[in-house]
Amino acid sequence: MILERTFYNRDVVEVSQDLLGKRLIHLVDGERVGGIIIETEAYDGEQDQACHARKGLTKRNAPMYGEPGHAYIYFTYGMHWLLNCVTGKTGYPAAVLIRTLIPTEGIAMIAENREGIHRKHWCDGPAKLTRALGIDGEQNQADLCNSSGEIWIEDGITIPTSLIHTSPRIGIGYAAEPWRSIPWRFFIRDDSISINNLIQ
DNA sequence: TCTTCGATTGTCT
DNA sequence: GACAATCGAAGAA
Repeated sequence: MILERTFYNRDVVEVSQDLLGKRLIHLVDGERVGGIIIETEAYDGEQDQACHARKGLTKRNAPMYGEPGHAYIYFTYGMHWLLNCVTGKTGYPAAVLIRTLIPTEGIAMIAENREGIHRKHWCDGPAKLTRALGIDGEQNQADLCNSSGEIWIEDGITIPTSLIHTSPRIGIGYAAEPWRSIPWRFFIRDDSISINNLIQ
């Protein structure tokens, strides 16, 4: 079941937590490539000093101001693509950064895209997973709620609340408080045996 | 036009 | 733990 737009049209922090355990799928030549999301971060509006929208609407962050349920994919450090899901009502800039997932489908293609890298590190970073799944600027602004699209998020596994951890967001040391320390990173320890059992 | 720097990663010490 | 890679967006001039 592909997540509907109503799922995304909510507070970004709630969506960020609820995306844990969901399944991200990229259709490549008709083949499903993806996995279970186990780490996310929430970026909430122009007041959030760690959010790309902190200085208002720009050409790059425009997708964040658009309709919820679309992809916001941007290029950074001259080489990395990062995937976000736009949330909240149209016109309000908020999005969830997908940071880590456990590969479950299209393993052969992922292995090829991450050749030479140990399996444990195929998708354990926001730029690593886009590389692994073959996601780049081509999918920017794609509608994640379109059943005939090439990228979407669907139901996955149920995550016990007790397994969800939080921390400040990564790589935003430039942001002023309270934004730098607010615990809007949500994750499940990938060494959790429980999780591996749930996937099988 | 010029300068700065990043929601990172991989490699080397 | 430190740091280079690599380039386009954003802001200043």
